[in-house]
Amino acid sequence: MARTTSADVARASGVSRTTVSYVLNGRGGSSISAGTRERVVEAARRLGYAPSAAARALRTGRSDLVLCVLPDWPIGPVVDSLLEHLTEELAARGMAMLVHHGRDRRPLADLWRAVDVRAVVGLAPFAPEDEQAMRRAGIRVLATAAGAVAGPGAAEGAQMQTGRLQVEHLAARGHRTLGYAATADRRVEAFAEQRLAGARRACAELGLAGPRVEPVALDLAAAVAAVRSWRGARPAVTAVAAYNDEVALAVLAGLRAEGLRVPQDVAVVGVDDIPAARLAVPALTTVAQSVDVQARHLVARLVADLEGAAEDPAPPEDLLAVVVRETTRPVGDPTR
Amino acid sequence: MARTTSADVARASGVSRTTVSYVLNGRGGSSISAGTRERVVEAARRLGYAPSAAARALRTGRSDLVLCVLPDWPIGPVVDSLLEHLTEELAARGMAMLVHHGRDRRPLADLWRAVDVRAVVGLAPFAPEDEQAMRRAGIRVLATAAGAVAGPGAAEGAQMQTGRLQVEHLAARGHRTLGYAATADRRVEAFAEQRLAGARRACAELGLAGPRVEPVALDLAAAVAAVRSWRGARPAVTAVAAYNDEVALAVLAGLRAEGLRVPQDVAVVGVDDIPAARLAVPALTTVAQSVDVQARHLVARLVADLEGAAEDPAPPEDLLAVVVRETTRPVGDPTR
DNA sequence: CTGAAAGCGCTTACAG
DNA sequence: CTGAAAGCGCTTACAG
Repeated sequence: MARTTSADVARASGVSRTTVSYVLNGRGGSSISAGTRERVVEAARRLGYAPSAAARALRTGRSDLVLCVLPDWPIGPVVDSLLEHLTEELAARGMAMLVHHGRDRRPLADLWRAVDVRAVVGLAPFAPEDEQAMRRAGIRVLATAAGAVAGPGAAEGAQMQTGRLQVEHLAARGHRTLGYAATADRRVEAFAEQRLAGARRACAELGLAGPRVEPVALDLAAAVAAVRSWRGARPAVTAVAAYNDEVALAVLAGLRAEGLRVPQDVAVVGVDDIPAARLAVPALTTVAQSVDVQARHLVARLVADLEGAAEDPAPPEDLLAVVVRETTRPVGDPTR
Repeated sequence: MARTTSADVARASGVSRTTVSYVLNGRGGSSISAGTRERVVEAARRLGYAPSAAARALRTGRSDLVLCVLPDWPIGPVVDSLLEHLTEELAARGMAMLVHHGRDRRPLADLWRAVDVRAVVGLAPFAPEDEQAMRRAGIRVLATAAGAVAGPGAAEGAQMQTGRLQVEHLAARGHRTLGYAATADRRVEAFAEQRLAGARRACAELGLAGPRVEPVALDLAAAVAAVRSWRGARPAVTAVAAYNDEVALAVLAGLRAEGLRVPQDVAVVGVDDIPAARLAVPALTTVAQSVDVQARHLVARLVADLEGAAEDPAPPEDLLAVVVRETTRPVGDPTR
């Protein structure tokens, strides 16, 4: 059975295709009688008419489709929330959004054989040749650099501020010799570099030596090795900032295996505030990012860019917060 | 500047549009001279020619686009891996895949205004009216029921087997009175029901009473309440199966807060083997799912369906495994 | 208030 | 070996 077209609807309702198009697209103002209008709508419904997106795109010369290209990160709550908000904002502007999980296996160009899009949003920068090819095909290209949530005008992105907050928190507790537990996951390298850079910068500003950086994979052996290195240093490390909460949990396990007490011997602070952080023993201090605030800001920037706004929206104020728990709390003081 | 079309390429290389199409699509066999071929390819490259997907779809009457619609779950490693494999498999068949993160906010129908697709893959069943509308528009509709990894022909899906394995493991350790820590996250209800059903079925087969089910949100207070209920029962619960590892970590925190020892007083088993499970104190026994095996099987089923194969591929053998750690290990016995 | 006609860019049977 | 022409389904200026 052939596809139902607007001609079928026109025939079934006794009007021309012009009228069908006007009725179904809400054009033509009041020039079409209520009776005609109803007949057309009813016929379309009865026949299960779905307009051809290809024909419409070809005729109007524009597509209402926005494509979001995901980088090779593990998809977490922030990206998830971002996609949800982005879909919603674009829908409010009459656009539909789809997501490409291509993992850079194939050239992006292959996609253009299958679909026309109005704009492409990348969460990480595109390869220069891909970007150029898209622009030449008349596609708007928007890319958000990893971690630059505070916007290109701001001195520090959210990722850097994360590292800064960890160090400032530990320094405020009196720690002078810090360790940094880096991630072993290569996929998040861009974030990792920024977080560590923020920690380094904060150390410099506070007059501390840079943190002793050790990679910590998510297993006990790796954590124990890092702990030994930190404790063998002179002066010995008394506090560790970790790339994220999972790495911090590994550090806690390593400290316990080495017979060290937390926070008395070594304090620990993570990033993300995953559920396991709250439930760890001792409960993990961490830098929480407001997923929703972050996602909304990214979306606001992308939409402003898409609409050609002159200025970027102001960066959010309340993005990051240190959640103080037991791994950095002075013993016997439940309030600080 | 207007978009580059095949006519531009034809003009620039001194041939007709027919020839351009033949060269660029590899049709026309050997009837086109190597020189002509090269001139066309070179002109296309120089002009940055990208064929109009809309025009091609309209003319050929078929789209090479497959749409994957995600349900309202938190997107974890399994779905992530699934999408990656699906993209790859479809690409090998000349199709491109895009993903819709729409969260059911708007009717799916809105998407068809923006894009033509050949098939739609749903990870959860579609609403009947959506499904009917898509079929009437000539779109293949494939849906995978949540948890039915073992296929519709099998008696138990992977999710049910998960609950069964937990119970069988605890029973083998001598436990006769079991608790079940249910999730408080409504989004995963479909999984939760299946996992619990599997646990119940295993209890029945082993001649045990059904597990005492308590909901456990991811905070200490909720966990403590559940622990008190389990321990106040007569006979008291001596082992708890949790919906997943996060819930299990909450249970561990609740047990510790109540002064109970693990595993001596209460044993605990989770599902998923997240990094925090391995790093918990005591380390958490859990049912690990092979993300890769699961994703590949789902993809195999979808592809078989898409290609109209007569039979479903055989369910994977090695999908689930109990990873025994300290929370269920007899004290003083490091091997069992 | 409604219809006939053009044309978006492509592919492909057909003619040479 | 290559070109002229038709037609996919739609929207929209234009004519009535």
